[in-house]
Amino acid sequence: MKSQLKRGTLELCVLSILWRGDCYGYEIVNRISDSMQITEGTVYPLLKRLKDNMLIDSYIVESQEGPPRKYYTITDQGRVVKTEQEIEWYSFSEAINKLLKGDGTE
Amino acid sequence: MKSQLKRGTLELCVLSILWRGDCYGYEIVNRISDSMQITEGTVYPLLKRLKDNMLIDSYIVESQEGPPRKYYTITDQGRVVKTEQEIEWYSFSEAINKLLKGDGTE
DNA sequence: ACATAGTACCTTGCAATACAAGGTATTGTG
DNA sequence: CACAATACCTTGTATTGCAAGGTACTATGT
Repeated sequence: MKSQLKRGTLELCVLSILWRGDCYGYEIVNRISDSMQITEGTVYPLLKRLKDNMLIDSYIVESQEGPPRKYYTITDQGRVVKTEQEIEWYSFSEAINKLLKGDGTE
Repeated sequence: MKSQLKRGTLELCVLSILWRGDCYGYEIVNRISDSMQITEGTVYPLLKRLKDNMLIDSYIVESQEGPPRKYYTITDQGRVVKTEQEIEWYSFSEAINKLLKGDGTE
C-alpha cells in the first residue's frame, strides 16, 4: 500500500480507537496494523502531536509483562475534532469514488 | 478539507480522468476542483511527475481562445498503474471505514 | 492605446507527515 | 546469560499539496 494514502487518516484512526476506550501506544500500533501496514515510527510521533494539540491526554500504568505502558485518553476537544474529521473523511472518499466512476461533468 | 487527505489520491484522479479521454492541464484542474479544492500549483507538478514516469504523454494543440493547450494522454503503463491504484484505494477506504466503525479486534 | 479578465502554462520554497533505522529498558524463557 | 517479546522513543529522509509568484495569449471595454 502506498504510504501517501494514509496521510491525514491515521490521526482519525487513532482518535477513533481512543473514542472507544483508553489504549497504550504499542496496542494502538497493533490495532491499526490489523487493517494496514504501519510502524511505531509513525504512531509515536503522531501521538505526541495529538497530545501537543490537546486532542488526547496520557497517563502511565505499570505492567507485569514488560515496561510501563503510556495510556492515552481522548479529550473533549479530541472528540470534537474526531467528529469533524470523520465527516470530512466520508465526504472526501465519496468525492473520490464519484470522480473514479466518472459521474458529474463530462 | 485537510490537504493531507488528498495525498496519493490525486494521481489516481488524474489517471482516471485521462482514462476516459485526453485532457489539457487547465481542464484537469477544473474537473477535479468540481469535487474538491485544488490549485494549479498542485496539478502541474503532478502532471510532470506522471510524464517523467511515463504513465502519461503529452502533445500541444493550438487554441483560438487563448494560449496553446498541452493535452495529456494516458499510456498503457498508465492504465496498468491506474487499475492497481484504484484497487488499492478501494481496499484502503474499506479498511478505514471498518476501523472507524470499530469492527474487528476489540 | 491601455487596462482588465479569462485562459493556459510554469516554477520556487515551504509545510506536513509516513517510515526506515536506530536507540533504551523491562520481563520472561531457554 | 542470551534471546525474544514487550514498550517506549528519536533522527533523518522522501514525498507531495499548496501558496505565491511569474509568463504569455485572446477578448472586451474605455
